[in-house]
Amino acid sequence: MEGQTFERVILRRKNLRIPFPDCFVERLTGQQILHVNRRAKYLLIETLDEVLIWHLGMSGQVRIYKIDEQVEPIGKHDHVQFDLSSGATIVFTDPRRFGLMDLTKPKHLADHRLLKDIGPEPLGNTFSGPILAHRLKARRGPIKQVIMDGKVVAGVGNIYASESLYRAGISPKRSAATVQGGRAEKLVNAIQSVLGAAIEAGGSTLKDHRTTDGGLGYFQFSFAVYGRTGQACPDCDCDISLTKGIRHLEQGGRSTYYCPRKQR
DNA sequence: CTTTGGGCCTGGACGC
DNA sequence: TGCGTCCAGGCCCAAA
Repeated sequence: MEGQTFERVILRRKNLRIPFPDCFVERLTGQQILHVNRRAKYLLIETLDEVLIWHLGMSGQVRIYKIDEQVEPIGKHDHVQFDLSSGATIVFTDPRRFGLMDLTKPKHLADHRLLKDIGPEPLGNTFSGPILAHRLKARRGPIKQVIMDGKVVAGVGNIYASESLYRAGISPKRSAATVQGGRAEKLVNAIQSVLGAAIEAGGSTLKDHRTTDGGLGYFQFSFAVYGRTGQACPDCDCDISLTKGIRHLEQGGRSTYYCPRKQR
């Protein structure tokens, strides 16, 4: 995408999760793409004068049509289209509209309200056991909810929170402040290995997961605990008659799955 | 400052 | 078959 210009920008509605900014089309049209980056779950498309901040939400799909490739008829949930100078077309489809797009000036990017308080990238070199431990020290809430707080660490959503705690052997109910030392170290390793495996597998959440060329996603990433209430935990030969296997509970209105025997 | 709960939104699963 | 109801997700934001 780098080097290409937004030749035409088509908006088919005025908002997704939040309204599109005023003059969205005008501000982007004619801008040349300099860099494409990611921060937390935000895709950042930087041009000379603007940065497009783009979140796919949970049901958002990006479809990239190559030069001369036939663009499919406009669907009900096709909300935005970008025609690039190369002849490629990008279509953003988002049935649930939990996605969002915003624009900011490059020099204001770091101060943008959606980005300014985001914690360290879990796969970057600013994330480690001691750093996580420090961030958890004053937090009384359950560790599951606290690691889903983007200010603590970026981009650990509901499913990967459960999976990470499982790998780390930490109970989701444990007070976050008590996740220190070796436990924090273990949790960092778990988050990194879970995210790494999920990325390698090409994502894992929705069943209609798609690649940008429209192909079906492939889900090699299988959940150890998520959605597996009552099943035996794959790691410890859980005696289901004693532990009832994987358990489900609700924390902050979100589902949590864990093995009470392996996770303490 | 932290924590909690509401809100956004649709499709799919479910029961009648 | 066609309704109504519930649930799932990310994550911001107002209120406590």
